[in-house]
Amino acid sequence: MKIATYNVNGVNGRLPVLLQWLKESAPDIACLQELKAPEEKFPLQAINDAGYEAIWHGQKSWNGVAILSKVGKPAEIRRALPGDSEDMHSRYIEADVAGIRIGNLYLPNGNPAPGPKFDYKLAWFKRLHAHAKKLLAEDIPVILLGDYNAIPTEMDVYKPESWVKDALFFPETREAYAKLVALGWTDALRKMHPNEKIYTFWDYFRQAYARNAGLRIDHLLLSSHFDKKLIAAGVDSHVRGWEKTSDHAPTWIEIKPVAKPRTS
DNA sequence: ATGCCGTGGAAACCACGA
Repeated sequence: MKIATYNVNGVNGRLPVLLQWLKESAPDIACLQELKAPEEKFPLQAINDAGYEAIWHGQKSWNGVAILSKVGKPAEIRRALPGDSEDMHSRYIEADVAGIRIGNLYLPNGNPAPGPKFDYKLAWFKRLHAHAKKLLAEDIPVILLGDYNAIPTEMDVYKPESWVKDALFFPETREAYAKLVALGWTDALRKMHPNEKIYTFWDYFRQAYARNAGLRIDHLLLSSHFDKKLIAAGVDSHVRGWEKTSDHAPTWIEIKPVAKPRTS
């Protein structure tokens, strides 16, 4: 079973690229971020025609997350990260799909840092940490994936020194990510490729993709239930080279099937 | 050193992204 995360940077503007990638890569479950579309403008028909069912949490202009599946319609658990009822950004959606709890997230960027936007990022990280802890305590197979807007280590950025003052690489951000993983999650891409340069994002300008000036900021975190089930992990980086493409590339894992929980 | 590009929405610029 293949599970992917892809920050599309506008689901309608990106539709041809998204459909081409779905056809070519054929993930069983695809989690999207940055829909940049209100609830009613989600291109459900085109996604259905591509063979996927979907649930989504849209918002006018910004943010927005969706879970696509061709292994049964996602059964929605929640569409907001607990901990702040005032937070109106559509940045989280969680569902059960094929016996797996899927938490799809779009963590705030946080720039400029320091400042109120960075405070919001750290507060969001804190809420994610608390929720991630609860999910692990449930002892069910969970994958927390998405655009974390966090560069975990120096290994995950083409030129660390030019990012030290950026919210994606601030010490607080790295620490928050490390603390989250330390709860008991496995960073799937790093686990499968411990010594490789792996990037999931390249800026649109300065020919970043051509220079391979990238960042690894899209992550798939796995609960221990997948320790012996993870087969492969990778980035469809060639998609970043397509016309009218997102600045992120689809990032995926391949796992052995999970036994569906007994229905009582 | 820098949104230099890109998207969406409102209004021919601005907010936002990483």
